[in-house]
Amino acid sequence: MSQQEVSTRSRRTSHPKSAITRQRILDAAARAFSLKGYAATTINDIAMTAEMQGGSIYYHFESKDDILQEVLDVGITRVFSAVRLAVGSLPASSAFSEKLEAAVTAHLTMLLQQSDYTSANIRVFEQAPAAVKRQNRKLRAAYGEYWGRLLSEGQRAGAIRRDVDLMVLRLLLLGAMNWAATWYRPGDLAVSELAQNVCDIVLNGAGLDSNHLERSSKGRRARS
Amino acid sequence: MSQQEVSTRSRRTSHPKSAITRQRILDAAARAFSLKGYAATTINDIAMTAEMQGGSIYYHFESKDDILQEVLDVGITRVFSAVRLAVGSLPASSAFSEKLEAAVTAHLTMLLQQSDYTSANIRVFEQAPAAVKRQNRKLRAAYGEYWGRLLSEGQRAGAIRRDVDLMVLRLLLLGAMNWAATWYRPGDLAVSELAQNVCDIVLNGAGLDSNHLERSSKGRRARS
DNA sequence: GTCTATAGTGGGATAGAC
DNA sequence: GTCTATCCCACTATAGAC
Repeated sequence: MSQQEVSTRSRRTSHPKSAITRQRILDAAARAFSLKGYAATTINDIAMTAEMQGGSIYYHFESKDDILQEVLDVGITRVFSAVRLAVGSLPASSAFSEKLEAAVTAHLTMLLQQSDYTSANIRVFEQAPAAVKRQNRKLRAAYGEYWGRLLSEGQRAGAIRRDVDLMVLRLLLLGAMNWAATWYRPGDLAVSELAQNVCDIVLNGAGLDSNHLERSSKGRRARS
Repeated sequence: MSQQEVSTRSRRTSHPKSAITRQRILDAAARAFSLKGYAATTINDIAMTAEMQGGSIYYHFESKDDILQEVLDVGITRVFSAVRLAVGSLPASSAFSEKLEAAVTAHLTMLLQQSDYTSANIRVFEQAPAAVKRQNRKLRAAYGEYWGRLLSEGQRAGAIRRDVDLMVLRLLLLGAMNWAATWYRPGDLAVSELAQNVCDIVLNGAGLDSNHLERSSKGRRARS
């Protein structure tokens, strides 16, 4: 199913000329939010990068919150599309491990090197006003559900142990990835390598095989 | 070794009476920062919770940044102490998996339910002014190195595969845990259960044992 | 040590010329 | 559609009484 771009759902996109300027503003905002956080970014910061005066912004957007809303929404839309595309491009018969690696690589690529919108989303979502968060949360939920289905398929296909809580697995995986926005600096390590490492650890574990034997013993020996 | 509390290293702790008020202010600030973020928290918010007027804060602290600095620093000091204590309380001969679970449980406990300081740290560190971050980063580095040593010991003891990149493992683990500050709500799932799940996945992997066979084959079969 | 009052400022948003 | 000028408010921080 062709997912329609969220794109410009604003009040005033009639004129094609202003659409370009709008984009410049959003690009500038996404970058600035991602680098400095929401509150620390001023309208004038955005305007300067977009090569205009502060007041001019308000021809295109109603408020700073409005800009934030759109940046955050595009941020999720972009990762979501990239991940769906990466996974969808694989042969349907592919092993789960390959699908997972494709998804993880796509997510990390958008977050860490391709999309200021996505990294802005991950970095400033928590700082956003309640109303803005509320709307963005819908997109986040849909994206989260996509991951849920991916993992669930993997489990049904026998690639994930039946006793693993998929909710926890998903949050652990997305958490590990998203936190990379905090520490990753290009040059440390290629994104694709990071993705491989993450998938390896999550699927195979960092421990030796012998550890597996202990795992189903729920009742730990009481500390005497 | 008894690690001395960082406690009050401020200019004006001579009088025992004001030390209590200072604490009230810090507690209020930690909670507010953790809930609303740094910029969105006003001096008056803090003052109200601490049951005083905004202006009075400045008898105890030089600036808002000053309060933030102390909150952030205490935040790391607290998790660090808790984790060190939890691991240190185990018999030295304990299995690595037990040490890991103790450490993970302690970290998550402080972050998710015991310390507003720790959760404030994780949530607002990125929003802090450069100077504040710079100082706090020293504590974070020491804490990170502690985890590095813990994992490194585990690897030397044979509990972690030799081909696992410990740097990545550490960041994945701390990332997964810290991100929980974003989604965890008490009642969803007990912290200790979450900790067990995380350790299980990270050590044993979410996949089936058969996956292990594939893992050292770097050259994936080319998709035909 | 805490209060009230206020100085000072930064920055979001609007008005109106061009 | 962009500019300049400015309004206006929120908030940090200070001053001085008590």
